[in-house]
Amino acid sequence: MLQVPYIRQNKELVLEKLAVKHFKETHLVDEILALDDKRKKLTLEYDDTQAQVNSLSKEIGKLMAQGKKEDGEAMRAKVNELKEHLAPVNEALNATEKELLDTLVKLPNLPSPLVPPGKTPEENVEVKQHGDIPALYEGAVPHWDLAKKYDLIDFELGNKITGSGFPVYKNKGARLQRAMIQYFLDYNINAGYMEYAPPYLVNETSAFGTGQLPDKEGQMYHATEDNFYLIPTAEVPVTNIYRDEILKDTELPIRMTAYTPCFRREAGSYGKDVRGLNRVHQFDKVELVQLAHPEKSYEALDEMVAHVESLLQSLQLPYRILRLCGGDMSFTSALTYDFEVYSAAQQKWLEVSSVSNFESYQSNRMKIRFKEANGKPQLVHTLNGSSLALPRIMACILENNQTAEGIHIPAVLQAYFGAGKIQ
RNA sequence: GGUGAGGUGCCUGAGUGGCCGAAAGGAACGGUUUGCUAAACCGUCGUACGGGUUAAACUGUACCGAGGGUUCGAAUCCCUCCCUCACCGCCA
Repeated sequence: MLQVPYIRQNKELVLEKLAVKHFKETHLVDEILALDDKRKKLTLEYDDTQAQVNSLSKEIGKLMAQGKKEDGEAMRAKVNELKEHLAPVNEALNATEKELLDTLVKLPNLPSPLVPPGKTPEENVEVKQHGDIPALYEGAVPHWDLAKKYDLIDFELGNKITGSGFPVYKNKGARLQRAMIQYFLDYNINAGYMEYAPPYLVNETSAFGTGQLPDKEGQMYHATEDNFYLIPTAEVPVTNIYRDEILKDTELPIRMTAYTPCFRREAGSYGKDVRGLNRVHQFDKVELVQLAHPEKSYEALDEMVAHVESLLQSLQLPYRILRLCGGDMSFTSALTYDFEVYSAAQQKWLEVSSVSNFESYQSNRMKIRFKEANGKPQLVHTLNGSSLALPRIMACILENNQTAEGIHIPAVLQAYFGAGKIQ
C-alpha cells in the first residue's frame, strides 16, 4: 500500500498516476487524507488526555505511599472522570485507523514513468522479440496430443483424482518436469540467488503482505479449518521471509529463489485458453524474489529481466518481452515485464514469466525495512519474477521441438533429463 | 489430541502491581590507547504514531507473543487465541 505522507505531499501526481492505471475510484485519495486528518486529531486528544491520566496516577501512588488517603481518593475521582472522556475517543481512534487502513489497501500501486498508458493487453508494448518461429513438420500437433502420443501427461486421470485443471505427469513427462525444476534452480543459484523451500500454505498475514488479501481472496484455495491459504505463487511465502525485519543496507540486495507448486482457483476464467497445459489449477514454478535498495530497484529489475531472458535463450525457445500497459498491470506492481514464448503448434504466444518491481507497495504492508548507518529505517523495494512457470514451457518444448523421429530435448536439459530425445 | 512449563530488546537473560522502555552480560557500531590479524577502556546501541522545529533539540502516547479485561496505575493479575519446549497418545 501507498504511504499516506507521500499521498499528502504528491496528491496531484498520485491522481495522474492512478489515471495511467485506469483506476476509477479516485475519490479514495481525498477520503484517505480526510481519515488521516481525523486520525491525527484524535491521536492528539487521546495522547494529551492519557498523559494527564498517567501523571495523576503517579501522584496517586506517591500520596498513597505517604498515607494521604483523602487526597488520593479525590485524585482518583478526577482520573476516572478523564477516563470516561477517553473511552469514546479511543474507540473513535481505533475505528478511524481501521477505516484508514481499509481504504488505503483499495488504492493500487502507482505505475512507474516507464509504464505505457494503454488499457488492454493489445496495448502492451513489445520491447523485444528473439529467436525464430520454428517451421514445424507436417504431422505437427499441439502438446495435448503429444502428451497422449508419448504418454507424458494424463489430463483425464487428473479429473478422476481431483478435478479439471490438475494434470498428472507421468513417465518421461514427469521426468522432464523434474529436470526443468532442477535446471532452473541451478541456473538461479549460479546467478547468486539463495534457494529456499518454503511452505505451500500460508496464514492470513502473509497473504495480506504480498497483496493477495483482501481483494484476491477468491483466487486462492482456502483451508478453512486452519485458516491457511494454498499459495498461488512462491512470491507469497518467500517475500514474507523478511516480513517485520529491519535489514542493514549492506545486506541488500537479497536474492532468493524457490521452487513450489502453485495453486490457483482461476475463478471466472473458464472457457478461455484452458486447453491442455495452458491454464491449470496446480502447476509448478521456480520463482525469483529480490529485496533491493529503493535507489537500485530498477537496476535489479533489469538484472532479473536479463536473467530470465538468458534462461529462455538457453532453452532455445522463441520469446518476446512485453512491457505491460497501465490497464493490464497487476494491482500491486509499479512496472511489469511479461515474457511470452511462441507455441508453434497452437500458433500463439504463451505467458511464461512475469517480472515486476513492486517498489515499496508490498514492503509497506509487510514492514520490510533497512537502515543505513545512523539512518532511520526505510522501506525496501520488493521484486519478483518467474524463472520459469513450467507448464507452458513444457508445452512449447514439446510442440516446437517435435519431429517425425520424436521430441528433441534442449541441450541444457539433457543431462538432467538423462536423454536427448523423447521417442 | 491430552498434560505440564514457557514466550521480555539483535542474542542470552533479570524483572510478579507504581521507582521499568525495561538490570546485567554478549553481539554490533563509533572513538581512545596499545599494536604480530587481537585486547583494554569510553561512548552509542528499539520501533511506530503525534506535538514541536527550516532541520534538529525537545516533548507526548503506545508497544515486554497477539487481542481483550481488572485497576487511579499492568511486562507483572484475569480471559481468549497463536507459538515454543517437555512428556504421553497417534502417525509419515
